[in-house]
Amino acid sequence: MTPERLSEVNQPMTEKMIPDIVVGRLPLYLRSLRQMAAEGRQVTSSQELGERLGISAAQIRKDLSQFGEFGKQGTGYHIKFLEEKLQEILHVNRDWDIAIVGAGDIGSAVARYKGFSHQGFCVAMIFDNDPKKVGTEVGDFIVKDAANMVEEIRAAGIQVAMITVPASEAQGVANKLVEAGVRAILNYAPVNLSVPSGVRVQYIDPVIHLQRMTYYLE
Amino acid sequence: MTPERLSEVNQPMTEKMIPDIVVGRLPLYLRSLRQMAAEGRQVTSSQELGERLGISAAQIRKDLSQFGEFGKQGTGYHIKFLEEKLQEILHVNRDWDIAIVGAGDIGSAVARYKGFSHQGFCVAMIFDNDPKKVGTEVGDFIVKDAANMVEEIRAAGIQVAMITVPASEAQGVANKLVEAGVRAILNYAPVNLSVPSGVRVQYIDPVIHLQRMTYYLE
DNA sequence: TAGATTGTTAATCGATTAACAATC
DNA sequence: TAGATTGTTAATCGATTAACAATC
Repeated sequence: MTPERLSEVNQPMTEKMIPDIVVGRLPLYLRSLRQMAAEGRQVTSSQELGERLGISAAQIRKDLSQFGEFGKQGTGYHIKFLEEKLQEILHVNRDWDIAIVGAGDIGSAVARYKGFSHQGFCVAMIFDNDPKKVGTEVGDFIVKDAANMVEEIRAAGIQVAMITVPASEAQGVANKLVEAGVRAILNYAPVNLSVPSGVRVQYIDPVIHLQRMTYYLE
Repeated sequence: MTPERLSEVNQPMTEKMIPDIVVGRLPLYLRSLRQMAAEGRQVTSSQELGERLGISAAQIRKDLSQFGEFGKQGTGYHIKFLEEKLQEILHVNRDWDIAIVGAGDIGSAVARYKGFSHQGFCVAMIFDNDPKKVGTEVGDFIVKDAANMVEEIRAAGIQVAMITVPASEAQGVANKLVEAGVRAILNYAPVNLSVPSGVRVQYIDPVIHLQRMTYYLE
């Protein structure tokens, strides 16, 4: 084994593997910190944050400690500072352009949604394959023809997309998005998508959420 | 201790406590079974179901075994039969009326969504507090005045609601819904809600889902 | 200083997986 | 029968919690 090879092997892993379940809680911490900042607060504690979110203080400290030391003993966490650190960790200290595919009710509502700004996202374009919709206005956008989707998304370097088409078309759209270089898909269609490893998918399906609750009703 | 009291204590728990994480997977199983049925399939296995969902076959069998024995050795599961059983377990072998609060873009899109029927849900009414919206049409509904929300929801016996108002108003709406007898809330507003125990809340916030994915992007 | 709260370790708890007898 | 797949048990794995020294 050459010295070079050896040193490669001995190199510490560039990033410690963080459990997905921990990553999943960080956006909730970030959102609560934003709310506190909006209330004019300067400092918080793992206990207070935990109470707001229904999460134990120990878990919050453990989660944060995976990424560094952000607090002060006896004092807690400086809200603005922790907010910035979480933004860096989640890579939302920049804006990600988003392509929306499907200009129906849901797609249009999301395209007009004001909640993305200052959260790391910016809707950049919306597509549909219905000739009656292509060219029409949706919020600040003109609906583009889905036929040119792959080239346009690739040319714009867009890596984040939302699928708001009927279930039957969702997998086909996902395939095109992957082809176009998209690596994160938020899927509003009620189907599981199959994508290559390296591409992330998250699902929003109100029926699934509702059925999780009716189990507890009579 | 009286005999009555004793027998109460000795009574077996009417229902074995099922972990919430297991309940959360059942709607996914149900959705996949529906898709298979729509493809004309009769029978499936824990292995096939697992492959579709990215869940291990062992876990699916374990989850289902919490509720009974629904399969046959050597054969697998009869799709229609298991579908019906899951519907019973999740209490979606009936339709739950839903009240939507907030007739903005998201609320209107959800009110027009066709995906609830035959899944256990039926949108019954939509409210807003904006005089310009009250009385207007949204899908098949006339927007009702939020001022009468508590009485109308209570009178209709509605137990399931969706919140699609701005974040600043969501907690206030939640309080009213609880007052009206609602026990399951799907919240589209980007805030954590505080509700009495016995009331279930699920959250849909695209920003949270997106931030869970950007962590893995560069 | 006294009080508060962090970051971290070890203990606990719970969820997932592997394996296999039962049996269709 | 031989092959397949269930339901279930025990083993493994991972996540949460409790506790506390460090220290602001």
